[in-house]
Amino acid sequence: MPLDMTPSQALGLWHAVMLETVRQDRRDLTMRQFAILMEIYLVPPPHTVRGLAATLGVTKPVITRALDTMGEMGLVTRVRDERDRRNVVIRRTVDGALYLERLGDLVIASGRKLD
Amino acid sequence: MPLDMTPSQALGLWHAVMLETVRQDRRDLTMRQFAILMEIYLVPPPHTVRGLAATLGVTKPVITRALDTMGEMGLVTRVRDERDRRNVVIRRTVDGALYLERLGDLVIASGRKLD
DNA sequence: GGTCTTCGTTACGCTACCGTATCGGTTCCC
DNA sequence: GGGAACCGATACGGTAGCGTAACGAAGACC
Repeated sequence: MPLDMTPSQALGLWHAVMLETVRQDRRDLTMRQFAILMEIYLVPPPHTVRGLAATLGVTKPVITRALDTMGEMGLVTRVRDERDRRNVVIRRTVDGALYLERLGDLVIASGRKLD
Repeated sequence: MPLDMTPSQALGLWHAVMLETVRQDRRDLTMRQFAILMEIYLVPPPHTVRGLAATLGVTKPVITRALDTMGEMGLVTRVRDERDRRNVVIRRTVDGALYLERLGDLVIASGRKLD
């Protein structure tokens, strides 16, 4: 079921969510970090550094660094893949799920307030 | 006319737009810079450094720096206010308008592709 | 006219992210 | 078993944003 919007609604929605995100979060994530986080939580696992790098079109160190940062925030975890010990499997956390849930609520609330 | 979404739609939309934005933009804006840009283009002028800082809940140097960066990108311009020469009025540019128009298109297209 | 306030900007030291190149560890494959 | 390929992490120099503090310019006020 597609979601239809007018240009005004689309930009208004984006505006409202961005504004509130900036106002709330003292330490905001980078756009890239945000994209990585959503990829991890909205696309079925498993997720690897290499795979995320390819999906986002960035280099591997970008992913490693982002996972370091978000790991310290408790938003993701890394576990060595025992089947192929070269790989690292990125796993979700409860805090990360809550974080995204709040973001979803913010988007919904912003959409409801339009006009 | 409110825009109603399910949690899945909200996060899916955010995910798709973030992903595409990261993939396209080589030099991505900060979340704060993005919020500033949208505030300038979606809220009626005039816009000042002080006003934007208050709206976003950040310090004035943050605004100054963001305007420096976005000015170099051609997304905004600054003009001294002749009525009160202490103020600086932030003005829109054609390039900035096009930039936001493309973003709006991206949001709409992403919404249409959901599910 | 002299102070006091209000602007936006700049200075400074710090932190975080960037891209490139390389590394150690692991698997593959002959 | 040994070299090649692969994976993620690290090193390094550079750049950009951050917060705090201060600055110069311009208006306000008595």
